[in-house]
Amino acid sequence: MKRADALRNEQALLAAAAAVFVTSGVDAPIRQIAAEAGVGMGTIYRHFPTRAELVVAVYRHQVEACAEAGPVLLASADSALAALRQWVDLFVDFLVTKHGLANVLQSDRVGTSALHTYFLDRLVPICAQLLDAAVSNGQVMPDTGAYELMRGIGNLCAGHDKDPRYEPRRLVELLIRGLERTTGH
Amino acid sequence: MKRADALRNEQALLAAAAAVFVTSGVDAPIRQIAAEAGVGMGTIYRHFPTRAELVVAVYRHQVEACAEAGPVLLASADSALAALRQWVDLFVDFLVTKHGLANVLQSDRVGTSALHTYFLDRLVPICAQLLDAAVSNGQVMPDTGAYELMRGIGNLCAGHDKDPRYEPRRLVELLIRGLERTTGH
DNA sequence: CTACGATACGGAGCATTGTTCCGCTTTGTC
DNA sequence: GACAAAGCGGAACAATGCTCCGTATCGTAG
Repeated sequence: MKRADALRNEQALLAAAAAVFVTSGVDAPIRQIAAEAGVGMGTIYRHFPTRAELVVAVYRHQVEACAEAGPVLLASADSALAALRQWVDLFVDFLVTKHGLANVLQSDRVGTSALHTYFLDRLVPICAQLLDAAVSNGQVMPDTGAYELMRGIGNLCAGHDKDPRYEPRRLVELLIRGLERTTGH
Repeated sequence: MKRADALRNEQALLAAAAAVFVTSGVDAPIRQIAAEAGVGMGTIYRHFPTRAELVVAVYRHQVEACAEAGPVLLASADSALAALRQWVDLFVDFLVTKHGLANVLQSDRVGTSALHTYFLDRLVPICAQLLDAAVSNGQVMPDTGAYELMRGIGNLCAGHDKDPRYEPRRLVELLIRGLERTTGH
């Protein structure tokens, strides 16, 4: 059984982290999150040994929602390609509204591999499902993997803040267009 | 007139930085570069006040080469689109062979804005030239800016190390395909 | 060749941030 | 109420960026 204070602190930490992430991004100093939650740093590390685990805990619901939207869109959209587009849009929304989240999708940063792993493990199969459907009915070329596509989208969404000249959505749309099997040509 | 020791140190620093960048990436600790060059840290900061300036100095030649290749390719390639493709390939080569270089193209990192500015100021016009040519002869849709395209390519090349499942080149090719004006459809 | 002013150098020192560790406090139970 | 286990807090250490100033070196004028 878990102690009451431990539970309280865990909730406080999640709330504090969510708040701090909004204003300072997911790379905010641990001290800042601890201060916001009114706990010591040891407490943060006990509950969330790595930054990745904290981030995952904070955004778990939204990742789940995104994952669950996959099959729904596939059933409701006009075509598999349309479903893929709508789902990617959802994913991009998620990434661009969380400051700096997209950056951690890049695998080279140490200590974030758990995050990388969680997000991708959860979402790549969904993406693959949509992609496969679009390939099956001939709307999309078959030579791109879901993992690569997700990573690409994540990368395109990285570092878009503070630069109105760079709009990730346009490039993601370009990427999807590149996926399409062109009828002419 | 510049003092002889200052000149010597500048050369030593450039050589040291180039060497360290290869093994530790462009984010290598300043101390490491100073040690490799056999100088103090003050000396590094005097010659290159920001990391960006050091990186620029180290890669200036290669950026120049890439920039100068633009018009040449445009003149020699079969079509404007082919020239754009070849040039982008050159750019991608440049990015993926320099550990972590692609990451600094992202504008959110503080202190690297000078780098961002230099690389982009130099290369965006070249890219625009190729892009415009391809638009003019109807091979490419006219609604994508050179700046956005360059940033997108840079982002796609970020964080590719250590993950054989992620091959930036394939995605960049997808992006270019997305640019194409499809004859059918 | 020497002396001198300007220029450049080195690295100690401060600030920030990540991470660990251990003495102290709180909690649940008997 | 006492006790052991679980949890807590923050001091302390390490890595790194960056600044600052006493000292060393350089170029030159006499």
